[in-house]
Order: sequence, then C-alpha cells, then structure tokens
Amino acid sequence: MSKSSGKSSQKTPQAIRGTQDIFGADAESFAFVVETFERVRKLYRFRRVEMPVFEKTEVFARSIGETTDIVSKEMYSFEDRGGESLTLRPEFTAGIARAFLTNGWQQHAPVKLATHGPLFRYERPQKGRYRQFHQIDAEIVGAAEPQADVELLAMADQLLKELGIEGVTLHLNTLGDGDSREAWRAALVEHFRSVKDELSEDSQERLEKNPLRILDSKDRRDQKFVADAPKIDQFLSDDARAFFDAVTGGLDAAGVKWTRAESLVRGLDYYRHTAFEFIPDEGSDAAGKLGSQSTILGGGRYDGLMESLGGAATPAVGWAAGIERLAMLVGEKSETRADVIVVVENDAVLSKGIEAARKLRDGGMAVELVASGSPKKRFDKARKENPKALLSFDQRDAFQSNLRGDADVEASIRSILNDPAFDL
RNA sequence: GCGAUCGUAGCUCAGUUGGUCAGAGCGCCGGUUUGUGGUACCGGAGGUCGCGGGUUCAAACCCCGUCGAUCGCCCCA
Repeated sequence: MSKSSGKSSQKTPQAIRGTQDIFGADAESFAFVVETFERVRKLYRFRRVEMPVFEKTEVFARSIGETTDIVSKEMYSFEDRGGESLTLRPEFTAGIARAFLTNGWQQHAPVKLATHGPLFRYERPQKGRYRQFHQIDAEIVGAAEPQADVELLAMADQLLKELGIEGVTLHLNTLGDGDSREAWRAALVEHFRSVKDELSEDSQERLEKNPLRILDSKDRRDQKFVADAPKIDQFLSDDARAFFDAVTGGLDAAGVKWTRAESLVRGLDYYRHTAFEFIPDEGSDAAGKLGSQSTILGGGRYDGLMESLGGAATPAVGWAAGIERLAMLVGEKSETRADVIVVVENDAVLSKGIEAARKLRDGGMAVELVASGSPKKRFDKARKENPKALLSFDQRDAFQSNLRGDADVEASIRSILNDPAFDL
C-alpha cells in the first residue's frame, strides 16, 4: 500500500470463521507432519489415494449415522445447480468406502490406503479445532483378520514416534461384533435409565441419542454411575473375545504400548470390534499444548460400513489424525537457512547477481537474491537472514565480489561460479 | 446452540482513579558514519483506539448493542 494511493475505500473481506491461513513456523510444522506421514506410510506399504473433497450428501448421511451430530448439524451441505444435495467431506472414511465400491477396488482387496487433506465441519472453533481442518488418514479395506488392526496401529505408533511426540498412550477397547455391541448397548440403557434423574442434563439426552457416550462424560455426577455400568466384556461373544485377544497379542509383539480403556467408545455408528485413540498422558507436555482437545489420533474397525452404502459386507479398519493437533505437538520447525544470499550492492551489477543466483540454483543450492531497497542496507539485511554463505557484488571503480561463509559452502560456490567474470 | 475473556499502528503490546492518551519496540522507507560491514545515530510514512449508539463539560478508558477473535461446554480429529 503506497503513500500516494492511501487506503482503499473497499472493505477487505474476512476469512471464513474457523478457517486458517498457515504461514511460517506453523506451516513448517504442518509440512513436517505430512512429510513424516508420507514417509512412514511407505514403510508399511500403504498406497496413496486421492479423494474428492465433496460427495453426495447421502454418502455421509447413510454411513456415519443419521442421528450423530456430524450429520444432523455439522455438515457443510449445499445444493448444486441440478438441485442435488452435496456435502463437503466431514471425514475420509465414508468417501473411501464409496470409492472402494464404485471403482471395484474389491479386486485389490485387502488394500492398504493412505490419504490426507482438508475436511469440513460446521462447529464452533476453539483450540485445535477448526471448520476447515486437515487430517492424515490410513485404512485397510477388505481385511477381516486382527492382524490388520495390529499393522494399522503399529504404523500409527511409529508415526508418532518419528514425529517426536512423547507422553502419548494408545487407549484400546473393543465394542465387540454387531450382536455384542447391541446387547451391551441395551444393558447400558437399562442401567442408566434406572438412575436417569441423577445424571447430568447432557447425559439424560445422551440416553436417548447416543447412550454409549455417557461413558465418556466429563461430568462428575455421571462418573459414579459409569464406574459400575455393565462392561462390554460381559457381552462379548467367543469370537469377539478371541479377536480382541489377537489384536492385543499382536500389539505386544510389535512393541506397541497400549492400555485398556473400557469406557472408550467412538461416536460414529459404524464402528465394530476394535476402537482406539492415542491420548496425551495426564499432566504431560502434550496434554497442555492441546487444551481440551485430547484425542490426537483415533479410529477403529468398521465392518458394517460398506453395507450401509449398498455394498457387500466388507471388513475394514482405519484411523485418522488431525494435522493441526499433531503440528502443535511437534514443536517449532524453523524455515531452512539459505545456502547463499547474493547481495547486489549496486544496481549496475544487477544482471550479474541474477546470473549468479540462477547458476547456483542450477547447482542445487538454496539461494536468495537481495537487490532491492537501500543499496547500503542490503548487506546488513542479508546478514540478518543468517545464510550459510554470503556473496556480494558491487561496482565502484570496477566490478568486485566478496564471498564469505562456511568453508564447504564457499568451496561449492567457487566451483559453480568458476568464471573470471565473477572475480572469485 | 450455550458460557467466559478480549478487540489500540503491518506485527507484539503500553496507555495508571474517564481530563496533552494517541504511544513504545520490531518491521518498512530515507539519511549519517564516505565504507567489507550482523551492532550505532538521525529522520519519515502508517491508527476515525473493531463498528454503532448512550452517559459526561470531557471516553481508547464507563453503559448497551453489534461484529470479530480466543478459550471452554455440547460433539468431535
């Protein structure tokens, strides 16, 4: 904005609530998370998949569960010009299931898939929570065996380690198979209904909508009833029991530390068997950085999902993690230093600066060219950036150059600009 | 949808019981030191103190509304 033009009378539009413009150190942390995920995912041979950001609304409505908050009030839905209801994806799993069915990926099953990108949920923004947020996601589709759960969790565990995130523990539970889950749910409803009047207002409502979530309640009034609520273990079929034992046994073999969380349930209707969340330990550094958003990676098995979309029964297991939350835990990632800053101290030698910068970049060096502003201040400006080497060009009586910096970088520069014209 | 806190230059913030309170640092622009130098000095641009009402002789400061941000509840990554 120049002095003569002054301020425009136009009002600058504001960013949409709950969206973010990520820049600088935060953007570096974000990129570090994604790059680490990409690296680890390849170690486990998960295949990259790109998904559309929006789908027909029914993809999410039918798979996630009509009564969940996500579907009933948190979706970004709109009609396209043909009058069809479309929705910006609130999660990855439903879209992946749809893609699996419509593209005939059964032929690849079991298939390990990984993706990442933006998701959208119409919620109140707060710490670590946005309306447009970003996740990394991993799924194994078409694998019924507990070994798939183990592999998936081992990858998650290794990812967190490679991100350098400490003080986080895998909380693990089983919801049993469909019948187990329903029996348990019925018993829970009965248990809590008998003390309904003593429950918190929120939990009285949960009793009708989503009784399993009463187990998660933070309200003191609910906790004593949660303690002696029926446990899923009482309702597990032999198969479900064996499945869970196989998962925990595999985790031990893989060296993944875990803890049983009997009251851990996930909000979405499609989960069966394994449910898990990586949660910061109480009082840990990580817990402090995340505020009230405690789960950094969560998922489970969703054997019933494909059928809800009209496909054949297909077992699958997956997880997702919020990139923003992970980025808060990986610490400051500073932007990389320049290898060289080329300073043009006199505009008469500008072309020489441009030429040198290009040649150095061709040679694989990260180069910044400083050639604007007060000529006398360019050098100091470059020094402040703390490059590995500093190359300055000037023209007084004659062209002259000056190079100083780390010995090895200096040597590379001299060999790349090995031309008398640069006077090195 | 509900609650709490906050909203002063591009950025981070000062502004005492309402009366030179429109400021500092950083950043930006220009200049000095006639120089091979990350330091210093001088000067400049830039703000209707989120917006709109109200109280008052007088409001950035008090009251109401509104918008926005932040944090929390619900829910969830």
